[in-house]
Amino acid sequence: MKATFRDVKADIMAKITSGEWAPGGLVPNEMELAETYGCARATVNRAMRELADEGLIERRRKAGTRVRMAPLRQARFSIPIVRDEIEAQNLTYRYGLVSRNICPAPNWLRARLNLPESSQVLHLICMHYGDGAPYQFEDRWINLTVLPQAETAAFQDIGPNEWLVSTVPFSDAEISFSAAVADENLAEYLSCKRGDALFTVERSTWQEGEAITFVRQSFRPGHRMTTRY
Amino acid sequence: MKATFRDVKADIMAKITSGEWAPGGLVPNEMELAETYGCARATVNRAMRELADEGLIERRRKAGTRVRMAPLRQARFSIPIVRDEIEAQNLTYRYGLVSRNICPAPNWLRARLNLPESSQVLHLICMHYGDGAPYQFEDRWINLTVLPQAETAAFQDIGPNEWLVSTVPFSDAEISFSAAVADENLAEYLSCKRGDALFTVERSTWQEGEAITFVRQSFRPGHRMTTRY
DNA sequence: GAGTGGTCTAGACCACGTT
DNA sequence: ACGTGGTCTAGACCACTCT
Repeated sequence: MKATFRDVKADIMAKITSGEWAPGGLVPNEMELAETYGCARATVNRAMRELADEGLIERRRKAGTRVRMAPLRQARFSIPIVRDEIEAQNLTYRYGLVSRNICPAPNWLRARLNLPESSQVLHLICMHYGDGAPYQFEDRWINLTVLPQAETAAFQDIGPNEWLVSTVPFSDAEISFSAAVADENLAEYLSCKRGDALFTVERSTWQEGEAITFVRQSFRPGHRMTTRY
Repeated sequence: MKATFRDVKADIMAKITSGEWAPGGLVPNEMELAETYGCARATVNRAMRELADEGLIERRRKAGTRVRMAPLRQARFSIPIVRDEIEAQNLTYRYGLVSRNICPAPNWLRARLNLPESSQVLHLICMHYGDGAPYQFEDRWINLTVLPQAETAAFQDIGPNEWLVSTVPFSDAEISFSAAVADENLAEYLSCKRGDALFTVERSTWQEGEAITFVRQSFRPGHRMTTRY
């Protein structure tokens, strides 16, 4: 009889998926539901809040709660460090630094990260291997104005990804997935053919409005990013 | 003085990002924090629960709460219906059915969806256009054993995506992103060159263990999927 | 066994947005 | 103006898991 918020959530979810509560339809208010399930309003509230968060229902003060017309589905991807991703597949991880140099930020990067004109950046090119085979090509730019200590890091044995995670604990980010054709350079590093399609991730990272880093990661052909939802 | 759960959450987040609370470090327990912020334990609990949900901290009964070593970052992508995605860019949406036929499920599909041997499926090929330009090529397979009503739907004017959403309100899904090379067929439908790299989404959908549908969506060259987190 | 987070309650007040 | 969800409280009991 005494329902937990999980019970309430599951039951309401069932009513929606079975069609008993039609899309667009109004759902009883929290007080009524609390009576129905024999629990406190706060319990109903938590269940409903999570359902709203998951995109199944839409809540508005005074207007009440409605079943979403087209349930807004969303998937969550964890953004792993390359090393963890590789080791999770039971492959031996190896990291290699290809090049490292300091230069003024090129215009396209300044535009992308909204950097001032005189910005100096650290440009790194690295490779990540799984069991000796090329896994990911990493093209990384780090803003030295905000992170001058990056200049002293060698990045010989540890990738910039891991270094940044332990140095800049948290930040805002924009991530974008796309597909790109392997040019001669990429094909060589990834041991693939020119013209292969490469899954590509680009990420820009900020800390309190200050641009930290931009990275383009090109994965070996056939790479997939998968999740359930 | 009286802190809301948002205040608490923001403050704790700041303590983590500033490094005041180091990765791996133990966080005060809920009672102490409640006293610190002058609020009820439930308020602290909600703040901490959300932070845990977002992957910044790790909580275990009796062991207490710790700042995550490598903050487990995760991004959320909404999975829109193609029509909405196109219209959100202020383009005029157009849908076209290329082909539609019923056949026994091919072996690769049976393996992927775990279908029994005699399964009949509806195979649809459709195009989605934005302002008249090809936007997405859709290769869709629907399990007729579970959804026999799909046989009577014409799919002339409405895409299978939208039809499914309104027919099967909710389901489990596995989604996977990758890159593919445009073959002659794809190049023709998407008005692009053979060899172009196409961002590709594959999705398998189940309803209570029963396979509903599999779809492969190939986007026009240059397509990006972007989110902030 | 004991300390921690996980959850529920009954009540209260507030914020928002529809009417 | 008023009904709805949003949030907070003070207290309670429970479930897990570390020692």
